Amino acid sequence: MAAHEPTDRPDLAAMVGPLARLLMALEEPVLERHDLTMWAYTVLSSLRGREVRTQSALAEAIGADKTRIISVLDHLQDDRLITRRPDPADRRVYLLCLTERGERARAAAQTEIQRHEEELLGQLNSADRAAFLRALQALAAAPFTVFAPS
Amino acid sequence: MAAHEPTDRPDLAAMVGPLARLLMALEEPVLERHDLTMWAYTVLSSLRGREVRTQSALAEAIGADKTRIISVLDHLQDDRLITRRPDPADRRVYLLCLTERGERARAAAQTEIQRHEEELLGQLNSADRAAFLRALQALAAAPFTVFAPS
DNA sequence: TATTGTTATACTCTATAACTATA
DNA sequence: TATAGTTATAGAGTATAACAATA
Repeated sequence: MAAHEPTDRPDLAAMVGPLARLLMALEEPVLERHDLTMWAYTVLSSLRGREVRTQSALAEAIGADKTRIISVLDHLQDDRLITRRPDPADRRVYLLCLTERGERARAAAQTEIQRHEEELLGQLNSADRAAFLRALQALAAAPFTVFAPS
Repeated sequence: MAAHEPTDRPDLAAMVGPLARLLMALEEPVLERHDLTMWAYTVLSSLRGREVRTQSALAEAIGADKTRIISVLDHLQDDRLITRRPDPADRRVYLLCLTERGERARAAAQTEIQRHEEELLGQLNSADRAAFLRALQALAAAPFTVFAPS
């Protein structure tokens, strides 16, 4: 049977890992100019267009520990980029929301980031580019579908 | 002009990053069964079919600090998976080579890793799959072409 | 003087455990 | 008793600086 023969390609991780590092290296100087850390930008992106009900839920959504984002939220709140409103129905939880100022900051950073990314994607012909983005969106969703926590 | 309008897609980093983490999480248990660390496997993969002349060159090739791989090489040598032969022409440098045993270990781990990866790629239709791999190989090479150190 | 490999050290990032306040 | 948020601490991973040997 020919199934599961070793294929003749580099491991996915050997390609995706370095690519991820490159993308982060491209983001870093942009975010620095916008006074945002990587985690802060990730939080802003995750809050785009929706309210999140607990910090734990937000942490899980972005693949972080709940203790790790606390100081991030503190700073974002100090900078008036997000609001942390206590839930009247359960005073243990915070309702997390982007401010208008926060959405502007997020959008400004994203525009610049995607400009760099477009430069990278420019290497690809338009068919491969479309297929790449389509495949990436499917695979990036995998952690939460294929390998959902039991 | 319509150039550089904000596109309507998630940031590449927001998709590639989590995907990289997923792939590493898939590799981890496999490598553990084969008594390999992630860095050890990366070294074996980098030495596949070629001799590398210095540890610094190897470190750079895999995006690691030269001090970081020393203990990795120590263990690989202890396990007889690689050889570190002093270069007769320059006694400061080590010639790094996979042993047969090392190549077998690498191949065995890779077969299993790619089996898991194939499962993931199974979500894609064959055209997208081919385009995805093609695009990934082009973009993963970018760090060393587009953004070469000056 | 520059480079290879090495060691020791310091630093950053992250996870763990323990606490409070609410439910 | 369980959960949300917080804090403090410990651990892993990583980079920096200094060293010996060789060129």
